[in-house]
Amino acid sequence: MSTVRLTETSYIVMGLLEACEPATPYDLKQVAKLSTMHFWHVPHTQLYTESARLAEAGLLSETREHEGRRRRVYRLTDEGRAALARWRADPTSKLGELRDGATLKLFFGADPVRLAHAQLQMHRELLAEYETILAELGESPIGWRRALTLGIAHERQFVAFWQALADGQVDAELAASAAAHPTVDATA
Amino acid sequence: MSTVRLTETSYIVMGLLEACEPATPYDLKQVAKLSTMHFWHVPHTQLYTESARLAEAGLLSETREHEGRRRRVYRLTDEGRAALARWRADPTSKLGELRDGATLKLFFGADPVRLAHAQLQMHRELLAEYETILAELGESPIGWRRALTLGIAHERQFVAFWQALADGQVDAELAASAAAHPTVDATA
DNA sequence: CTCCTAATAGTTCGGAACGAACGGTGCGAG
DNA sequence: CTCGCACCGTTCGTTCCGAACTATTAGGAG
Repeated sequence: MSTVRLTETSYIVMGLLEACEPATPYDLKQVAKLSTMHFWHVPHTQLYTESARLAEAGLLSETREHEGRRRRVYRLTDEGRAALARWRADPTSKLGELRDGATLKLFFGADPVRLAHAQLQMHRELLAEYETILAELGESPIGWRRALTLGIAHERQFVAFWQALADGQVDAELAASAAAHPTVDATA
Repeated sequence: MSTVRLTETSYIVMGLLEACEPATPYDLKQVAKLSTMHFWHVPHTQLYTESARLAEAGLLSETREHEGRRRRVYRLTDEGRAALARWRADPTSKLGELRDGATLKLFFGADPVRLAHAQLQMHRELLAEYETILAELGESPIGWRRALTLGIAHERQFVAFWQALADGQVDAELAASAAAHPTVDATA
């Protein structure tokens, strides 16, 4: 019983745990590295503290070794499983934010061409990496592959955008649409 | 002189301040509402604490009213202006993360069709809103419009993805590519 | 078997982010 | 004047984050 606030971090812990129960936070970290961390990084220290927090709230059960590393091994409780199922069944969720540093610089007037070239390289690399992972993902849970497909689509979008920006197409379109819909008179 | 850590929040404060100097944190909040908050929300309390922090570090100057609301009015110092310019001139930056709750649910096996329908509606609304804003943005700084263009491209991508997922196209493609590149034998 | 080293596993800590809630201030309507 | 509401600013408790640190285990050389 508990009135802890469940955050996205909580569901990541529970979701990963569901996939590889029983597990130590360290195990979760290994799994996360292969999967979620690509679009939602959780620092490993949080996996430890969050697991402990959830156990305290009764959503996980914790057993601890008495010797050696004194590892804490976690399992989902029925309550935890129910909370996870409830979250997953609710199709609404707050929209995410991009929070991309380069976009911020662009917003604040950075040189678009220089920025675009640097970003193009990084996004192309990431895109290639995602595509490799997807190819290797074979028989992994379908959810993983669907999510990765979305990640790939986004990376493609990034590449297309920065490319268009580098080529001056973005500015051209902005100029054209500003001319087409003048909010202040453009010719005076 | 200062060894404060400058975070993205710091640059948001300085960047906004550059655009409407001098300003109180409340003024910044108003401007943010029209601009950055669409892709990088900063809670208003942070604008107050971050402004104070930056002033302490010598990047902003602070003058305070002695009566009434005792508002703190900020300006960029030369040092602050230089820090902002330096940040803006550096074309590299860590890649952002999506951190979208719906993607997380998808990852963890939520029903894709139900999820897609809910998400489609939200993203379509947001897309329409962005397009309205862009049309109204007329003579605003070019950086704002470029960044918004990227935001629109991403929203279009979201709409396209959730639509394809709802239609079963995503799963069909995944099945096709899994058959084309079997990592474990698929027919045995 | 013992010592050294590298990889593995877990924790601590301080600063930054977050958002709910609260407390003053100013102003216009009654 | 005084009530109410929008405006403006702050406090607080929790969560997030990552650098740095400690401790355990495995493997190899002597």
